[in-house]
Parts: sequence; structure tokens; C-alpha cells
Amino acid sequence: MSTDERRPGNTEGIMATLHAIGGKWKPLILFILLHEGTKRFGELRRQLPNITQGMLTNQLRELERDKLITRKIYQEIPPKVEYSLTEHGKSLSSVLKDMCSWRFKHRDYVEGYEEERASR
Amino acid sequence: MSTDERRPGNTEGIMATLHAIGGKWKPLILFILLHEGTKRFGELRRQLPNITQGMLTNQLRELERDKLITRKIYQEIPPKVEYSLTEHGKSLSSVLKDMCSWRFKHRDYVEGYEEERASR
DNA sequence: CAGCATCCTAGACGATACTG
DNA sequence: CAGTATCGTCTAGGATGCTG
Repeated sequence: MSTDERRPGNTEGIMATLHAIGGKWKPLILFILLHEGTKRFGELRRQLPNITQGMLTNQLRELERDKLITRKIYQEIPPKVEYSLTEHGKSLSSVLKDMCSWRFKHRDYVEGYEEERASR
Repeated sequence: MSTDERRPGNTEGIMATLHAIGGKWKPLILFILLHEGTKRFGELRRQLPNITQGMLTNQLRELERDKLITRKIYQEIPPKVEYSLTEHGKSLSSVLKDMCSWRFKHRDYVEGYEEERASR
């Protein structure tokens, strides 16, 4: 392990990443865009059955602000807006995949999260 | 990209991972234990200057519940408790490192987080 | 030393109504 | 269709004081 990995800035990076992809909906949105490409607002809304318009707008604005997605507006009536991942956003793929496979590998060990979720 | 990666369970895995390592202090705690090995409660407390006892206890309990760390109690006066990573916890190393290097590679793109933090 | 119990606050999350 | 605007709730995070 290099000394470089020990500096505090490292944790800053982790926390910044958590901030960018964390939250209840962002992983889901990123996943859809990653696997299914460009999507319209309404399509995303339909694929996220329990999200409200407000939350979806909010999360999309944050992802856009963090340069993970781009927003393309078509000047039409009725309005049409498409969202897609930037290269920066696409580069998250491996991180997301790692998080997923880490969890998968060690499924046996973990019950707390499911129990917690089930009891709601 | 395999079809396996497209199933919803995948996102569940990501969210479970986020739940396990997310939050304000867990990445920090994991980082310390990962790089410096076994630590006493008080040592951790000293290395996390702004954490309260309550929060530290809380976070450690959650990490323990998720089987990322173990808690070893020495029956002495004064009390002594040591925390260290489990194998499950150690296996997070690559995920954490990836999150960090993702952030590092794309630093240019991102300013939002810093600005947000600076304005507090 | 390590920790629990209590109380409090800010921000995340969400329901609802309205609009270009 | 794709949003804003407003308001309410819930929980992560934190301050403080007490204890084996």
C-alpha cells in the first residue's frame, strides 16, 4: 500500500463520490441511463414507480450539476427533454459494478440491511 | 455487459453497499482501520477530531452489525476495547480505492461539492 | 475509558397543487 | 410533457450529561 493512499485527501475523494452517487434515487437513475442509454423525463418517471416529479427533477438537477448527466431540451410543443450520461458519468460504471459485486460476494455475512428494510 | 448486471437486484446491491459504508464517518473509520490496523476507542476518537462519543459509538455499532468490524473487549479496569476490520471489511479496500481514484481522475469536472462545502 | 440516554436541529425526502 | 412552488415529515447527525 502506497503512502499516497493514506493521505486525508483520499477520504475526501470517497466522500465526494458518495455525495455524487448517494441518495435514494441516484444509483437507480444512473443504472437506467447506463444500461439503457438516453431517456426522456417521462420514461425515467415510469421506470421509477415511486418517485415524485419533484424528486426526479431535483435528483436530475444534482446529477447535471455534478456533470454526470447532460440535459437536452427540444424546443417543441409538447416539450421534450432527454437525459444521458456524460463520459464522466459513464466512467462510474466500474465503481458501481464493484460496489455491486462486493455486496454479492459477501451476501452471506449481511442480514442487517434487509431486516431493517423489511420492518418498514 | 452481461444481462446479469441489468437485473434490479444489482441496484439493491449498490444501495446496500452505500448503506454500509455511507454516512459522514464510516469511510473515515474504515480508512483508519484499513491502513493502521486495530485501534482502541479512544485512539479512533482522537483521530476523528470532530466526532462526538455518541456518534462514534453509534457508527461502530452499525459497522459491527454489518460485520465490517469486530469488537474485542478486555475485562480490565479501566476498560479497554479494540476495533479491527473483519475479512469482509478488508475486502472493501478495492471498492474504497476505486471510489477514490474515480474522483481523482475526474477532478477537473467537479466543482459543485467543494463550493457547497466551502460555503458553510 | 468507553459508553448509554436524552433531547434537538438541519436537511433529505415526499405529497400536493399549479403552469408554460 | 416536463416541469415549478409550497409545505409537511422523518431521520441522520449532533450536543450534553450521566455511569460501570
